[in-house]
Amino acid sequence: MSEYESPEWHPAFEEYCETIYELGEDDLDVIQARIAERMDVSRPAVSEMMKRLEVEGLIEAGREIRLTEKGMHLAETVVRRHRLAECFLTDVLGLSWAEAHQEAGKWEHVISPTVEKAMVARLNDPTTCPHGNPIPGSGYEAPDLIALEAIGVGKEFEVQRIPEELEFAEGMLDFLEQSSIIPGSRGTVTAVSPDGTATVTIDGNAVGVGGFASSRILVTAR
Amino acid sequence: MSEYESPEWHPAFEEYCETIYELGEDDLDVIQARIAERMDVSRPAVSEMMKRLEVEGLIEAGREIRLTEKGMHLAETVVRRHRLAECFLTDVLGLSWAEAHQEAGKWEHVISPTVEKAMVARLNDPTTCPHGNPIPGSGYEAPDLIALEAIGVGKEFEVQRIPEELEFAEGMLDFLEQSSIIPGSRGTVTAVSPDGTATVTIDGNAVGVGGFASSRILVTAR
DNA sequence: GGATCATGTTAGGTATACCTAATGGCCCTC
DNA sequence: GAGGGCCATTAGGTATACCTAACATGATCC
Repeated sequence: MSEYESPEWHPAFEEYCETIYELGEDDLDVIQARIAERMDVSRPAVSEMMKRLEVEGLIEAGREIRLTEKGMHLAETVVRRHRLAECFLTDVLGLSWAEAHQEAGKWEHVISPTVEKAMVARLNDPTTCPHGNPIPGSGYEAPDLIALEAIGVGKEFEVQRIPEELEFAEGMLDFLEQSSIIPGSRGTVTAVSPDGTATVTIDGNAVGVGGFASSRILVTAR
Repeated sequence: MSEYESPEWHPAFEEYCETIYELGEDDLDVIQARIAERMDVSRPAVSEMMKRLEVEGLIEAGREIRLTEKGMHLAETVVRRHRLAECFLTDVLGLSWAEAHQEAGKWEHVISPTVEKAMVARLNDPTTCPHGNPIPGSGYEAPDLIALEAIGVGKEFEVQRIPEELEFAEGMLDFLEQSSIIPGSRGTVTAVSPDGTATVTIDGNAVGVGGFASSRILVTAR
């Protein structure tokens, strides 16, 4: 999958394209202000960088920012390597979810095409990362998913996907992993409060999931 | 082995301390000119960086450059991670020697203490990299080694170590790997010319090894 | 319609890590 | 002891990727 490497884009370009891609995945406005927030840099820094990305032909920048084909290719490569690295770090090296996410943020920039191929082979061509997010290029077609918040009291569900947005909330991944709210786990919604907080029973334990998370965690009904 | 990470030294500081460490290993003068050559940067760049490394307390710079305790700790950490990565990339992911060396040059800067521990466990606490260079902190004590060049015609030998210096010669690693001149291989010296070129028979094939390499490849007599 | 808010841009500045060209110091040899 | 070789440093400059402060613009609200 993709011998992309020749132009050897700066890590910064890779980070920006990755962020643009993931904001789109999370159904947020892809505008400079959102990029600045998620990357934790100033808005002028983003403004300047958008100009450079446009000159390089990686984006088309109006108010909404769109990746060109070239930019999409770069973004998919980086995201794929990030998610492959997460699989690798958890499955082969036994890291926790949260650690894997953090380390993968560095690994994504140093994985060569050869190493990528070797990882794919070693992991048996995985289709999603440990949090359930699709690995670009793996040909994965996501089933119809709904938010945990919307599943309805008394219903059974199976966790499918923890979107990237939640991985930026401090401590969230650790909390979810420890509460067994991980792809493949099954549970029942026992209550939903007006603010969206869902109480779920999973693995025999009752856990409250705040509105921010419960509106974003994606599940299938059973 | 070492929780070192807190100050999170810049990659550049890591590279310089690594180079200083390896020049010492290779028994070369540790002076700015040698650093500039090995890192392929200008001498003014090195001069400037030496000042900064000294301010940070990583080196003591006279004409000969010496790593402080702090600098040595950083250098050993980076070199250890580099050589562990080489083991990991060849053993677990099946890369060639030359590829592993190149990739490890990037990996050494992104390996966290947790990942380092996991790799050590996975690889069963290796003591040398695939080229036979000791992994700092592994407690490895090298046996008495002599240069291939000095072993004498007609003598049998076992390859022990391909020093770091040879890894910087374009194509050298590929040549040595393809000629089976790798740690553990045994052969016989069939000729040594005045310029140091050694002809060795190894794995049934006769190969000429130029003086630059034969004076640096380290072996044990059998 | 004026205030406020969110957003983007300008202007000016910083740190890192390089570069070339020129200069200065030291040692060795002829 | 003059000239070469190495070696290190100084001076001046560049690209990258940030920053803060201030300003401009458009939408929304009362």
